[in-house]
Amino acid sequence: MRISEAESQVMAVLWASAVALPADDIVAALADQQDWQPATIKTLINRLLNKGAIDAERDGRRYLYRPLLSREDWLQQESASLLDRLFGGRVAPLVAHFSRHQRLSKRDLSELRKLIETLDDDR
Amino acid sequence: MRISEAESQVMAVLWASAVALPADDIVAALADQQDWQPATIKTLINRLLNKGAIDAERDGRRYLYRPLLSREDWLQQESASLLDRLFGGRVAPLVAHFSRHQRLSKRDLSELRKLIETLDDDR
DNA sequence: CAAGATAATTTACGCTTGTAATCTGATGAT
DNA sequence: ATCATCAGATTACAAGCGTAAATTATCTTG
Repeated sequence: MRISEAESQVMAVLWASAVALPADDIVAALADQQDWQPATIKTLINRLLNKGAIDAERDGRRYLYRPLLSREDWLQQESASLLDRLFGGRVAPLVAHFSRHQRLSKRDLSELRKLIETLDDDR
Repeated sequence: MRISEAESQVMAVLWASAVALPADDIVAALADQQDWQPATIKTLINRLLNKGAIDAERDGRRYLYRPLLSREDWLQQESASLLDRLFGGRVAPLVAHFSRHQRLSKRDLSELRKLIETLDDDR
């Protein structure tokens, strides 16, 4: 299931919410990020429904929307696709690339060091 | 400059070659990867020309094509975009994600350890 | 119950992409 | 000089996407 860039903004709102949301709340949540007409967001919601990425539950006159596709699964699809297409599926070259381009902060460095230690212990 | 998925296959052939290539060589190089008609590849070449991603130099009856956009720059655009959109621009969470999903091989692990040591020394 | 408000569904439209076929212009052979 | 060949340029066409307006269905209120 392929989610477009614009659609993913709508998913983001849903993922951030513990409960199912009405369209209005989605519109409100996106108001400061995106400069979209409410109609645009309705379109995106409908496309996501057709793709089966979200679910609608009737609530009186309106619907409450809830993600079916999990954020983690989506992250997984997107990032694995990039990893495979651009870095032969290997993480180290990816990190090396970011390192060459100054995208590795001190904070990243220390977190990575910690992560790697943990993994060492495990195996 | 945005390169589409199909277009990037053509770029890959050009990036892999030290010298500028005629369309026929690109077609030949893609023959086993992709099941594309030569006409399709001609279209992609033209779109890349229009986007300014490649350059054509006349050679008698035909042209020799050469990348203008470097592979490194393209990698940079693509991966920085993913990093920013999905991981708040931070590398450590990206790696943690791959780790959770078993995309970190032993080899990655040891390369990462080495890379991090090197960086420690530098700063 | 009729009218107005409101939420959802349908339709719209131009651009990009994947995938080609067709047309045109240059080159080589007769 | 003419014609066939072949590379490149133009055109095609459906699907997906960003962006939204128009239409329809559904409550609410008088």
